[in-house]
Amino acid sequence: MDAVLAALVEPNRREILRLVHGEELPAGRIASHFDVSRPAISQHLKVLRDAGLIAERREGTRRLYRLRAEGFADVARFVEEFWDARLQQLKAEAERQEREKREQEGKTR
Amino acid sequence: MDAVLAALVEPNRREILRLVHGEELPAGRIASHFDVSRPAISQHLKVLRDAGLIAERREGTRRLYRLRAEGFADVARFVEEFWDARLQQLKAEAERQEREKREQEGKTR
DNA sequence: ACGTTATGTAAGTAATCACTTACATTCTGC
DNA sequence: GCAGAATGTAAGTGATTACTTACATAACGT
Repeated sequence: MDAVLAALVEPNRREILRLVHGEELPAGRIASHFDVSRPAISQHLKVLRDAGLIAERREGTRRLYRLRAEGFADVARFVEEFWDARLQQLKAEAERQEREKREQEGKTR
Repeated sequence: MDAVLAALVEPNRREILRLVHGEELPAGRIASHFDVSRPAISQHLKVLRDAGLIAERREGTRRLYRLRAEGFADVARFVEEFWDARLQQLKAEAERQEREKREQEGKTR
């Protein structure tokens, strides 16, 4: 998971993921969306591929990239470890307040 | 979100998050779980706090830390942008195969 | 007030990162 | 085979990172 998170830190790499999400794109097209040099994007693509976040397919001289959503599995589980817990706490808190409210009504009635 | 992802890259920081998940702990107790020096952990705590992933509460000379699950909101949404899409694709694929299967049965029968 | 405990901050350092320009590789169409 | 297009790789560089040791700050108990 280290490689995935490390890959996700860089904003341009996150933008690349959005670009190849749903649409397969050649390296050149991807690079043209950014201000940095083409080699810089090529290096970013390597980082993303090594992390398992994108897949590469060669077609003639071009290389087509697409999202590999499975690559997000580990980090998704990690985030849910904390984020879902929050939802459960919110739910528990809501239920607690509901219970208090009912008890209060019971007293006054 | 940059600060959150940057904070999550470092493995010791992720471990700190697990430690203060559900349990409020003083800085010293947290540091004692690791091999690196106490100042190193203090610096990690600062990074996590600045990123909004943990909350600090002072009690006398001690500082108690606890998880701030809300801090995961942005990154959770970001990951779901890709991870949920995968689930939807899996679902669509399953439905497509199901449809094919039914059509095949219709022919042979 | 004073020593002790708990903790953060400063300064320095080796390693890593994102970027650049220059060069290498690989495929295609003539 | 060769020119050109699409792309990756190498080498170098300034900025950032995670760590260390040394020092500063703040609250407590006596």
